[in-house]
Amino acid sequence: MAVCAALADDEVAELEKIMTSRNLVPDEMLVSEGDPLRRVYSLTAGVLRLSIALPDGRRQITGFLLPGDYFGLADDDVHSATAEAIGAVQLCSFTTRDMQALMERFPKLKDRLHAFTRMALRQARDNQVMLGRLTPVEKLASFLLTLSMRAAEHKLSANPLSLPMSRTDIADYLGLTIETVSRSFTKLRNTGLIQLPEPHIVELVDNRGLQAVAGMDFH
Amino acid sequence: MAVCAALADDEVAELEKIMTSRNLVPDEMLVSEGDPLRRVYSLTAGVLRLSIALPDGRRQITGFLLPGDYFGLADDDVHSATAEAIGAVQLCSFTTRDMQALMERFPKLKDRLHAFTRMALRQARDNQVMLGRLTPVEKLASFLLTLSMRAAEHKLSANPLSLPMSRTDIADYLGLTIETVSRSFTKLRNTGLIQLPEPHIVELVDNRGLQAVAGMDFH
DNA sequence: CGAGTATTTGACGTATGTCAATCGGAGTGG
DNA sequence: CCACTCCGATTGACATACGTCAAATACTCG
Repeated sequence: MAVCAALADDEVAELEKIMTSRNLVPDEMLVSEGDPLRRVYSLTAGVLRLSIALPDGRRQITGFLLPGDYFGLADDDVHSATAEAIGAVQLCSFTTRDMQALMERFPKLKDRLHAFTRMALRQARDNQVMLGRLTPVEKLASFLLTLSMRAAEHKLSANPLSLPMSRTDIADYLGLTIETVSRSFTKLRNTGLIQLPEPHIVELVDNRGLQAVAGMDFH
Repeated sequence: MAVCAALADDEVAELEKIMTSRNLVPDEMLVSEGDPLRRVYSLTAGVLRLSIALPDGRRQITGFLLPGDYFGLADDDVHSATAEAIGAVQLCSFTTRDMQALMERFPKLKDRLHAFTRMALRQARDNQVMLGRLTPVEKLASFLLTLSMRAAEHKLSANPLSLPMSRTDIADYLGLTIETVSRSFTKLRNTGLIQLPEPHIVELVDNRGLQAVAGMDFH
């Protein structure tokens, strides 16, 4: 488990003592916006989506969590986002109280969580650039590249890339409609940058070309 | 200084020993994307804009920092954003090395900085909702309300609200063009929600109405 | 294999971007 | 003190990319 990488074996043992496992079925809600923050979680399998909803039903997905990712970093006493399973999810959880106590005993753990939070902050800011300044095709290219990179980091297949989330989820993540997402997929396919053997499987044919489209190359 | 609120008097004295003051003239750049991270900063006067640029010149402003805000929270060894002064700015700085040492001596300080980072993360996520799912008028209403709230928190005038940044800055923050920003200002003025005695001074006439427009009311 | 749902594609309208002109205020010099 | 210039903000006219509504297609799962 990624959070534990900074701990010695006996410390990991301590962690496991206070840990609880839990499984989620597809689309099951883990926590809802406004819920009191009682537990923090670490993903062991599956993908989680974090979202914030507007009163009229519009929704923004702020991120997808992959196995090894940690959930509960941002908030103090109330969850500011909803977390739902995409497909089957396996995770372990700790009460905030236990986690607090453990962090006092193992300062390395606290430092590591802080580092995670800062990485999440950098990701959120990159997302702001994506949402505010990229065109739909650029957004999609950027999304595919980022997801592929993260998949690799998490030891999942990076190139025939699997997209467990629906087009609606992708649209709500990129700030678009599903139609525009779909058309952007077709554009990337027609320009030979990707292949779509199935709607939820993407092959990144021309990685460099995708980076150019994503507005991330430096020429 | 906000960072020091958790420290006792003698601890503040320690902080002041390693602190350096600095002034910036309008539009002066404090750090640029990619610069090595050597110092961290705390704003004492003025406003700072944080931005990320795309290779082709497009720019996204990820946030405005007010007096009391802290800069350098997100990054490890390289700055991921550019920081520039809007108007005259006064700030104090510490080397990352000194700050590190101080955090080891005063764990409360470390906790406080961590809390700041988490707040910044929540803000960044709220911004994602704004950028991805709000219409231009909604974006502007939301921006004015948020800025007004933060101004109040930072003991600045919340209601005749001063907007030190240019329309271009606002546009790059909201993910719009300056023309659309300007038109959105006139719409809010014409519907009686705000008054604009000067382009850089806004009066929030109908706070509740603004919240409704910002998509932040819960009816 | 069939029903239901997700995705893609098409036709069309409109909100926002683009390009261009006007207005207004700040600073400068006569 | 007033005119001139310059730059930022506003307004206008127009184009187009994206959203909306609707139909067709392709998957998924019983």
